[in-house]
Amino acid sequence: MYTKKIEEDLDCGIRVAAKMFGGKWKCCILDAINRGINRPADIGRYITDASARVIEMQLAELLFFGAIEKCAEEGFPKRTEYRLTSLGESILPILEQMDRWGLTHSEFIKERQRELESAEL
Amino acid sequence: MYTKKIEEDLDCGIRVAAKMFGGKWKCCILDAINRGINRPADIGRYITDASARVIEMQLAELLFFGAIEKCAEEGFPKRTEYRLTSLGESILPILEQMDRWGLTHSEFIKERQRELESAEL
DNA sequence: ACAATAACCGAAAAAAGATTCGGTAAGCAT
DNA sequence: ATGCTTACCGAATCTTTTTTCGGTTATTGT
Repeated sequence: MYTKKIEEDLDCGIRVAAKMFGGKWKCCILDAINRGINRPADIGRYITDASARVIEMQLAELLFFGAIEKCAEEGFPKRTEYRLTSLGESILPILEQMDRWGLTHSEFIKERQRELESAEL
Repeated sequence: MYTKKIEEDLDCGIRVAAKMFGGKWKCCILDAINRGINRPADIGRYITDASARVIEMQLAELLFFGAIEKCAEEGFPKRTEYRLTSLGESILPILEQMDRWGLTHSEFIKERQRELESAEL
């Protein structure tokens, strides 16, 4: 896992939260696991826009920081399952709230985005 | 304002929310304005870790996407004040929730972070 | 005249983050 | 034996974001 050159201020709660679930796909991964999609390959099929590699990396971080836990059976075909820890579950209400806010205002934001894109051509 | 090469999916609420207040300092800026610190130079003095430039840029984005509004008096010394719109105010509860989550778990996350850093030396 | 300040912008450079690609190991089916 | 899948990792590359730096404009205080 990459170490930053510029130190991060973990006394700010928002920064701590961003560290845990701020990656591009971490929210989606937490959502997928919450829905019972808990094997890496299945998560990859669920989140089609993300590469397998980034899912692996973000799973590793979520695991390291304790949002999910890993249940790997040795043997074959190497069944690995991830599930939310109680810490991971405590994030879900925030994700729901963010998702609700975003869906409520998505049309407005999309409209502004279109304006931006047409201005920059 | 930079235009992305990889298209972003604004049908996902979380992605929309991240677009609005996902930047490194946007949450802090919204918090500052909410506390009545509403002139660029004052925000810069309040958020000492951020460069003046990034505050300008993120103010411009927050303005463009309608979270804040600008009240500039021409004349001098060019008094510009930003204040939250109702859209901007609607973000505050989410910021509070994230901040609370982060502060609740900051010791745990910091401890994991320390472990990571000592392992990587 | 000259320094100081406020707001703001462009562009280069650095840092952080995501993606692509090629590889490992292990077992199953053909 | 060959190809398939699952899980995972390293490294190069590309994209995105942030920072740094050097400007502009206009006004006030000395």
